[in-house]
Amino acid sequence: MKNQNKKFYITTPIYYPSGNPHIGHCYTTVACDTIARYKRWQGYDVMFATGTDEHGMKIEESAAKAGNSPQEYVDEIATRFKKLWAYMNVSYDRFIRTTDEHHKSSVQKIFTALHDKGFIYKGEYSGKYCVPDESFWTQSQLVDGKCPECGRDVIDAKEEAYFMKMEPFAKRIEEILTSTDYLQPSVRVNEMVNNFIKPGLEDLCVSRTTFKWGVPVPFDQSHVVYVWIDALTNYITLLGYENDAHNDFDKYWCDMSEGNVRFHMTAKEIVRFHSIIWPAILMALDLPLPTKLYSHGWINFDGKKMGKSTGNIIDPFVLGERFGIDAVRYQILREMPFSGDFDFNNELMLTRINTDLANDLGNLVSRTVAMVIKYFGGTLPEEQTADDSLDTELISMASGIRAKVDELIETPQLSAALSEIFTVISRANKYIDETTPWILAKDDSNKPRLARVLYNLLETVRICSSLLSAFMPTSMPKVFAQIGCCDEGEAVNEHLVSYESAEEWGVFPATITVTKGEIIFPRFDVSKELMLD
RNA sequence: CGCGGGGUAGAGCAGUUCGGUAGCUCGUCGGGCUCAUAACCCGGAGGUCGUCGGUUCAAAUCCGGCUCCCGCAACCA
Repeated sequence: MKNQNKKFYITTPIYYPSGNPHIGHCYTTVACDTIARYKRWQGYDVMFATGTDEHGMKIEESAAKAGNSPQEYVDEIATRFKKLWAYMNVSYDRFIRTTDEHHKSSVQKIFTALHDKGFIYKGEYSGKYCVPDESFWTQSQLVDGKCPECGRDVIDAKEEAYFMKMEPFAKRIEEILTSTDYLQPSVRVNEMVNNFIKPGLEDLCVSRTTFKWGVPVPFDQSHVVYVWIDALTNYITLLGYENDAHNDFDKYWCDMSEGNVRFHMTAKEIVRFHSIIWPAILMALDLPLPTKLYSHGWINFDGKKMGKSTGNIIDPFVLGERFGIDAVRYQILREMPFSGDFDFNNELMLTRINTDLANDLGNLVSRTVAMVIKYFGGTLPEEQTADDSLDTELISMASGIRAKVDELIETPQLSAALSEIFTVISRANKYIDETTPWILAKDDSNKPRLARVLYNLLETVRICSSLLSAFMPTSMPKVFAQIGCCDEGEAVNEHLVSYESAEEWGVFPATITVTKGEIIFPRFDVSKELMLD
């Protein structure tokens, strides 16, 4: 396998568990999962990580409100995230919590190292302060000049804090953003450079004294490490940087061999931290930088931004129960534009499931399998006749699709990749009309031709479903079982659905045997479903 | 003049880098087929590409003005 020794490290952000997980968390995580699965399929040595960012004042407050200790509170929410990923069939390799002991000790070592190198110094943080809430706010956070939390007056106040120097890294960061394709899509580059780098990077406040729920600064216990150095460093502490819990840091982060990838995916609101602050921290530590940062847009619901205040947060468990896990995965991946936001609602979701999954893909599998059974008792005969004038286009599309998907996964344009695969599926449906198997079946002398037509359909479905299994890992094995990819018993024959076989035509034996199975993607009655809302 | 994205058929979007018959999905209308999950295939109708002006033989695409919508705006994940 040609990719065997290449390393592919991919991360979601670590999520802030101040509330329950929602569809936005799913979006990032499912996209990463799809890429991770595809890369494993290609033969890469993949490390796929996710986790939760569990410190900070908000957690302290939420816990107090719930009548729990912060630790009890985050334990419960972290469990919910894990449950959701299990439910969504997310294949992460490692889950980090910033309350993990090994992470906390690494953070302290990193903080000390940056201090020793002279990049962290003690200074004063000044801002607008709400006395009753004991909170600092920035000018832009204020609502009508008052505290956004309680609406009371704020005062100018100062507190002692540690700062990290940013200026030494500004030039190199700008260089990376503007002259490489590190940050995608490129619209984000403009935002970062115009808004933050050009006006001059300010030093970063990296400690707090206004709350306790965090990692203590080792040499000054009245301070806790603020979010940046605590949260962003998860990407290396979970590999074992400055701790003994793991020992993959050299392998996934420091091996500079050609073709190795260190890939962060985030939503757009945290691009700044990943494109400026995170590289600065790594530069200060003299460590390699990530090779790729991709930031996607947001899911809006019925045209409105999703949020607690609008009360339109989408619960992925509810969606999954109603439509099926893979349908949810398919919907968000199919609608994901390369840049920009997209809209979500039940009607769009139902339409998408019906047309793509039920009508085009599911029905193609169903009618193909049904014909093999009806005309040949389930097993195709050895004797088959090709007809180039009718077969060539389908065969070339199907055997060329893997190359297109490979390319689109790199960028990553998952939506476009799905769109390409479904173009082939549509072509197969059309092929059935062109070849009219039901007419061929009327005359025994046409049996060899009929067999070849059905064989071509099975091959097309094999290739498409192999490619789709990174996107819909629960449903595609069901397709494999029906079209004859499973050996006696239930195990999938890995050769038939391998990466290599996905660009080869004629991998199935001529005398392939199919098995009728359940309907994989049921059709929904849209108007009936919408009345339930 | 803070920064950025967007305004293309009833709906949702692509196309704008490197100007040259306006494309896709859904919906709608008509036809075909009967292997299939009332699915599939073909065809039609429907757009002065936000607006005004400029450059050009030619502009959705380049330039300028205006207008409407939406994000971000530094310690908020």
